[in-house]
Amino acid sequence: MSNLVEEAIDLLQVYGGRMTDQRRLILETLETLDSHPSAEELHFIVREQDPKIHLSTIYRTLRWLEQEGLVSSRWFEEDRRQERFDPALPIEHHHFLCTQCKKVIEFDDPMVRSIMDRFEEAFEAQIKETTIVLYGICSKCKKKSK
Amino acid sequence: MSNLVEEAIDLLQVYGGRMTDQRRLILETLETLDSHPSAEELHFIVREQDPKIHLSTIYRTLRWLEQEGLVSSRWFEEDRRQERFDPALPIEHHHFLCTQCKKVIEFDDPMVRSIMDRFEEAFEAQIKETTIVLYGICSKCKKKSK
DNA sequence: TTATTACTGCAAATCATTTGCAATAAGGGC
DNA sequence: GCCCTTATTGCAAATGATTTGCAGTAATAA
Repeated sequence: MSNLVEEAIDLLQVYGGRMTDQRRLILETLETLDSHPSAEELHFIVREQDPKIHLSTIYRTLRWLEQEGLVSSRWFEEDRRQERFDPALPIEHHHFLCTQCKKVIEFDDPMVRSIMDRFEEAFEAQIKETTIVLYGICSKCKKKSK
Repeated sequence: MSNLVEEAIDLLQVYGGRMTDQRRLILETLETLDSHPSAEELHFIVREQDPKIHLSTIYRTLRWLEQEGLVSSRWFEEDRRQERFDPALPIEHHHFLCTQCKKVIEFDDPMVRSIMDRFEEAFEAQIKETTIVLYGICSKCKKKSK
């Protein structure tokens, strides 16, 4: 069974709620994807297994998972209107989006901390959170375009 | 006359179009604000001078200015749904948003370039663009809360 | 096995932004 | 200064992503 499903079940044990076929399907699917799907894309994929599943169920499940901390979401400039979801990583990280194949790479760099520190000092501010998104072409797409 | 109005008139000269009272008012207002207003906030402010001006005119003017490169826009996580506009700066820069007073500070740091370079090397990717937003408390709000 | 009520599917609502259209008004030519 | 053309406006209706109310379905505790 998928890791996410297990984690969700643990949370249900603690906070109440039910594990339904729809929730299980969404969790399992989410785990196999390495892109950051939008609700609609996820709906499209999940429908192959359960043609009856409704888009609003996707949204409600994602919001539940988000609240439980199992899923996090982001907006990329590329398609500013669609929210994109993925299993939440436990550590702070930032994103690279390949504008050609839409692949997302999660990364971290200690220099991010330095930028925050330098800003705090220069402006006497206090940083609570940082969002970084790099847009470009991934190695695969670079090779292809040659 | 405001700088933005003049720049806009220059562009009208080159690419055609008309300088209307509404456009002038929006441009002048935009210039006096140091926050990054949403279309609705801008509408609210501008209405004091011209109670008849319609929200769709605000949007259309902002889109025109955006296309001309006089205005740029951004989405902050704070209010993910509202697009925020401000006079475009000629140089690349990033944003700090005070989550208390909503003040926006534009900044740049050479370390951003380093992060991009390091990512490019580590993943053999090519970065085209970078978005950074720092969220926190500005110096004024820090002092107030003491 | 049943009873309770959380969850689902569906349709309608919401909210920011966009668009079609008829009316208005810039600004070039007289 | 006045007229004419047509860009721009105001308004109302459309759009598109996400949310919500509600009645029916199904998970789980007893």
